[in-house]
Amino acid sequence: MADIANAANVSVATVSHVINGTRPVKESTRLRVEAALDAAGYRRDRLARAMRRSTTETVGVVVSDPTQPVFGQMIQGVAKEARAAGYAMMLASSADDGQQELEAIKTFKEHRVDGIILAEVSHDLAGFDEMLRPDSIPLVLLDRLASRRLDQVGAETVGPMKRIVDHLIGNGYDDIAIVAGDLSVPTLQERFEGYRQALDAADIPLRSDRVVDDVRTEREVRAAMRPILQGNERPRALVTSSTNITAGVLGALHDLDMRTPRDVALVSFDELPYAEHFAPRITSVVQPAVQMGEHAMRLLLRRLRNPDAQARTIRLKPRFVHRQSCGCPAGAPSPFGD
Amino acid sequence: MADIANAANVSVATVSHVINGTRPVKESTRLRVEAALDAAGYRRDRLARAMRRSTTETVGVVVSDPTQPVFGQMIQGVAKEARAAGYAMMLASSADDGQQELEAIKTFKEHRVDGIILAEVSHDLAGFDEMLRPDSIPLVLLDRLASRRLDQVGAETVGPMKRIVDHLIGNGYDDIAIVAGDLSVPTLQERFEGYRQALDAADIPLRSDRVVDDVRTEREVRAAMRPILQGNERPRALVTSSTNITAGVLGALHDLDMRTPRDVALVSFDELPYAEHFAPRITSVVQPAVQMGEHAMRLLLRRLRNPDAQARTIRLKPRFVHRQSCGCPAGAPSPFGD
DNA sequence: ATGAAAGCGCTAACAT
DNA sequence: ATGTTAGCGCTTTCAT
Repeated sequence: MADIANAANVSVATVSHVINGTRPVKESTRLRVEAALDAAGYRRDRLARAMRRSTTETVGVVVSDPTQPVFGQMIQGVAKEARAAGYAMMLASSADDGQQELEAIKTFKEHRVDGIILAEVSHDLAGFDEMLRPDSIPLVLLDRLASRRLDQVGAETVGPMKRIVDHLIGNGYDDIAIVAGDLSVPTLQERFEGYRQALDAADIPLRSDRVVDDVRTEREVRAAMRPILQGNERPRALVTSSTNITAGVLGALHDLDMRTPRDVALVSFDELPYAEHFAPRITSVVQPAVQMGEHAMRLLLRRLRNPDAQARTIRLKPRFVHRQSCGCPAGAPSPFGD
Repeated sequence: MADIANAANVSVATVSHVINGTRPVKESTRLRVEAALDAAGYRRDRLARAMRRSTTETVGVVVSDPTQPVFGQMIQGVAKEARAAGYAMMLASSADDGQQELEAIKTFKEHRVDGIILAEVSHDLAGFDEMLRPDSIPLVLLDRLASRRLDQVGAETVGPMKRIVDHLIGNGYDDIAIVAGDLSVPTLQERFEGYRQALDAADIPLRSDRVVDDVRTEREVRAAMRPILQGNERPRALVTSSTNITAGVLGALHDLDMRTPRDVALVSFDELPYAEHFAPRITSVVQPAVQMGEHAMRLLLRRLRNPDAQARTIRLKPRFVHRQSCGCPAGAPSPFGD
């Protein structure tokens, strides 16, 4: 920058002001400086700027597993809005491990990111409180939400889950099991809650042998489902609470040489990629993951501009995609009324 | 840091050296400094350090579409190795647009990343040469490779593609079409080359009406395939060059109410996620995307440590997953000899 | 309208 | 073994 100043016969201050438009500069000198800038192929140094301004225009994003399409979509959404606002994005993967998540946050802080988006907080919140202290960095939660007042964006869960169970009940199913996954995860807990409410509203008793919980991996789901699906006592319909769970159920069906909806109906919360093209064609609730990412970034920008804004929780509506696996007639009304 | 120095009755230099272990410090003072560090909850400022050291310990990664599982996997691999080496990762998405890609690179440079990984360079290389000037930043290409000498890691393409076509030929197919996509993309060109070589070796003439090229999107593939698949003149087998292409073909099959392998056999280069669980069960060549990401990061680290190292090109072997869509008997020998 | 200079938080060369 | 200090590249206050 000193070189530029020299070449244009001005001070570094003027060069800086030309670059940033931070104070009026006489047309002629501005042109001279711009020419020098061009000639030298000048590129600003964001580090040095950040040192002075103490804002890096960088956000940190931590996701639990970038391999899963839904996270890819969230990342995509964040990236898009970040770019639009001139922000760079740092990414870390936590492998759904609270320890790694905290470490990622610390690293981000060392790099002085302006804010952090946690796309799927580990639900084991040890050390989490510390991150939330007001003196701490702006934070937005994505997907897995906390109960306290925070900036966060997720998808509606209870209502949609209730409605797809309603949908099954309305189409004559009365023995519906839920493959709920790990109920200590808030999101999954909420989905279970929707299931419970639907049964409740229809006066169907909740049977504990129709709730498959405490299964965390696709493999565990697959193993757990086999005994449940064999024999005549099996449920007539299944709702699954996440992509991995659905995959596990499909594995079990395969193992038993069973078909959906012929042998058991199936509705999945979350969609498997390219679901359109494959059999079974699974009726699904689809989360608007890209938009969720966009909203998260916008929420963060808002907070950066106005640190004292009220914390906001955004819940986006998922889409209902009616396919064949629920075994309902094609003309059956959408449970989402759309 | 000045506060720490005060509290421990030493100079900032000593504090710095305790933190970095850059010079011997008397046990007792070290302990005193460490205590002060702890008490103050000191966190180093990587920006300031980067200013001095002129290395940020940050790498920039640009992918064309984080939404696609294969990129998620590469990102995962890079993230893992980066973390292990104490590097942070910046991510940008280029939407397969050369312009955006260049902009992402520029932004990364402004942030002074130590190196850049380009996970799928846009093949329109305008302005690309500029990025490659020796005075420029260390660069590693991922997936789409360049012909010149550069650090880059990809998967083998020609050989594996040749072998899966061999596999089809060996099992009695002699009319095999390739859905090759956009042949100006080097990777896709290579896959086509493998197809060509296989036909050549078997003395099967290459027919231009058996090469579907110049299709870029899933939708275009779907539309282009319909006329080809109708009627008795249709090919007996299809090889597809990428995930999106495979998806397009599946769409066309669906439109025509056709099945694979019953109506036409299919082998896909690249695998659709959760392919295990769905019908049709597509015989596929699977790229080790996570490892590719890991290797890319390691190559970059090597270059950073030794700027004068010879450029290295790494080609990883894909896996062959034999399923039903190729219509070959289950016991047919693996074309990859494994 | 422009310039001089301090300083952001560190590291490292040079002293002692 | 430890301390002093210049300076990384910029922004911005205070002068002129």
